[in-house]
Amino acid sequence: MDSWERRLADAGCRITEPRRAIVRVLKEAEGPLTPDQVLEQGKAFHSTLGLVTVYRTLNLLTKLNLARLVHRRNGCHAYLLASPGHHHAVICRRCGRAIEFAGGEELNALVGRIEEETGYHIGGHLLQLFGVCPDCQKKIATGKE
Amino acid sequence: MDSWERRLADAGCRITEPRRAIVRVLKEAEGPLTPDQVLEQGKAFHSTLGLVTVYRTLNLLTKLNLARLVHRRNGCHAYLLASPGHHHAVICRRCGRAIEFAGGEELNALVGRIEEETGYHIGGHLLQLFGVCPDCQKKIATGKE
DNA sequence: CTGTAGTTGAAAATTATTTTCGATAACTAA
DNA sequence: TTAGTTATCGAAAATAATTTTCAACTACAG
Repeated sequence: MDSWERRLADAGCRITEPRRAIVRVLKEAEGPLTPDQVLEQGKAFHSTLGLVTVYRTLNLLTKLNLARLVHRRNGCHAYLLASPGHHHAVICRRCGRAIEFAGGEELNALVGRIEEETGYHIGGHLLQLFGVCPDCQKKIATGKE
Repeated sequence: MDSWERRLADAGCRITEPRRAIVRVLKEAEGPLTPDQVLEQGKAFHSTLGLVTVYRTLNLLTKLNLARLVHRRNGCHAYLLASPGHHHAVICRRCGRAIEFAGGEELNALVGRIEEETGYHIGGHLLQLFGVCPDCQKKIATGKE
């Protein structure tokens, strides 16, 4: 049994065809996908898949830390399969490819400083980085594509 | 002339009553406000204010770096008057009050490490902290409110 | 003053997301 | 296996957020 299936089962949720299809789409994706994109690609694995189920499943996966929500410029959200232990994403502005990373000591230090500076007690954060992935850097340098 | 008026004028934009009202609302606010909230409070200063103008103005201010967009759980956005030089916000989960801060060395270090780890060339980031402000900490400790 | 853009606000359109509800299917316990 | 319970599904409708359209208006340059 796949690890995500165990997590779902442990949470008292069922392993259904639609959910399998959605997780499979996320697994094969290289970058964050919007619910619409998940629906389109998911139909290949479960032809009757509906948008509502996509929304519900993405929400569920996010709540269980199996997927991560990514904020976009235009206001619509995208989702990424979570890499265990890594909680933030770098996203390529050109091709959309994403990698997750851990906040690490630097982030702890930043949070500590801000707690001192502001007196706030900090309990959570939202961090996303945007840039250009190695592949796209090459393509830009060689003028290709 | 107020600094934001100069910025608008320099950008070739006009200083209008609706805009004055919206900036005034943001100035008097302690935390990020949604377009709806800006509209309600703004009507006190310009009774015919419309929601569309609020959206347009908040967008404009954000583009000119006079306001900052804050992402929320529920998907709807809120806006904060920008403190010059500070680009990120800590937001109180209890009362909504917000303070801006600078990323500083820690954030630079983090970005540097991720560039090395991933090979991405990082050009931008989204960072927000969530926590409890000093006031609310007291209220929680004394069991008040 | 006066002309001309930039700006406004109402209504309508669009887009994102959630709710409702009868039908279906996954797991549980016999 | 075989029910039976109950989570889950998907379509349609509802809601919420945001943008577009367009005729009227007004800030500001000349």
